[in-house]
Amino acid sequence: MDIDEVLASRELRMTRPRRLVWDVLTSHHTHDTHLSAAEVAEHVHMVDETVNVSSVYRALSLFDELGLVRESRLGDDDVSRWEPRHDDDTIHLVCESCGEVQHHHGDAVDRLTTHLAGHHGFTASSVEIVVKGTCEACSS
Amino acid sequence: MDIDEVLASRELRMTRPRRLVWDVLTSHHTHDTHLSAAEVAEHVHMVDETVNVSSVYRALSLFDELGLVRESRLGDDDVSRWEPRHDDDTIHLVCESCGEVQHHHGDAVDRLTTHLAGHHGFTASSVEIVVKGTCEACSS
DNA sequence: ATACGTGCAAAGAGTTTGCATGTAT
DNA sequence: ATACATGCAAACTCTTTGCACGTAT
Repeated sequence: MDIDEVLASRELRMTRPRRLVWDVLTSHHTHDTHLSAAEVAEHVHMVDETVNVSSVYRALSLFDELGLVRESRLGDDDVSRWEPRHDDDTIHLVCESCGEVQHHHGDAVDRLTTHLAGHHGFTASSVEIVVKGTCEACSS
Repeated sequence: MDIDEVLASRELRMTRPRRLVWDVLTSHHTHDTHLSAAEVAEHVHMVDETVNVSSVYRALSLFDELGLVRESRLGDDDVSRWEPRHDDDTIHLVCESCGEVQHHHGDAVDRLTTHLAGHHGFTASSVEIVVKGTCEACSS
C-alpha cells in the first residue's frame, strides 16, 4: 500500500506539500539520512518555495500518526529527525566523531521484547535504541 | 565521593540552588520518578521560592557534565527528564497506560555493545534504550 | 578579595495554532 | 459543493544567555 492509498483509505487528501515532503523523505538523495523538519523544508523548497514550514510539520506529524515515518532524537541537539519507517525496527548507531548515523539490524530488539514479556509482564509496543560512540572508519 | 566532594574537587561551589536541586533529585519522594526541569523547580520552590528556574537548568546541566545525573526523553512530550545516575545504565520501560517508568537491569546493553564492537567495529560510549508499552499491572 | 554563581528579564530555537483562503475530492 | 488542508503570522514551550549583583571560598 503506497502513501496515496494510505491517505485515501482514511479519506485524507494527497496535497502538494504532503507529496513533496514524502518525496524528500524517500528520495535516494536523502534516504538513509535523518532529516530534521527544517532540513526537509529546505529540500522541499528546492522544488517549491511556496510550501510553508508549518505544512511540513503538519505532514510529518500526520505521517507519524499513520505509521509511515519514524521520529528519532539523535545527536546532542534536541531536534526530531525523520525517516521513512522500515518493516524492521532498527538500532541507530550515531558516530560522535563524523556524525554519521548507521542502522543496525539485529536480534537485540526481539530478544529484549521477548524477555520483557516473559519475565516482567511488560508488553512492548515500541523500542527506541540509540547507541552513541565511534564508528569503524573513525576509530582507525 | 558525594556531591560536595565532586564539586570541591573541580573547584566548583556548593550553593543553595545546587544543593536544593540535588536534594530533590535524590530525595525518596522523587526518587525513581523522572522529573522535568519544571518539576524539579516546583519541588525546589516548596523549600525556597527565591530559586530561579534558570539556576535549576544550570544546576541540571552542570550535574550532567559531571556525570552525576542522566537525562532521558521519555513520554510523548519532548521534555528532558532527569534522575541521579546509577552505576549500571538501565533500560527505561515506559507504560503508556499509567505513565509509570520502570528501570530494567539486564544484560541487553552489555550484549549489544560487545556485539557492535566485535562485529561492526563500533565502539559504544553510551546506550539509550526506551521501551514503550504496557506494564504488568495495566495488562491485567 | 575575588572569581564563581545567581536572579532577572529578554532572547532563542523549535514547534504549534487560529484564522481566512485555497483546493482535492 | 464542501470539508479538508494550506499559508501566514502570532503564540507557545522549553531552554539559554547577558548582565549587574550576590556569595562561597
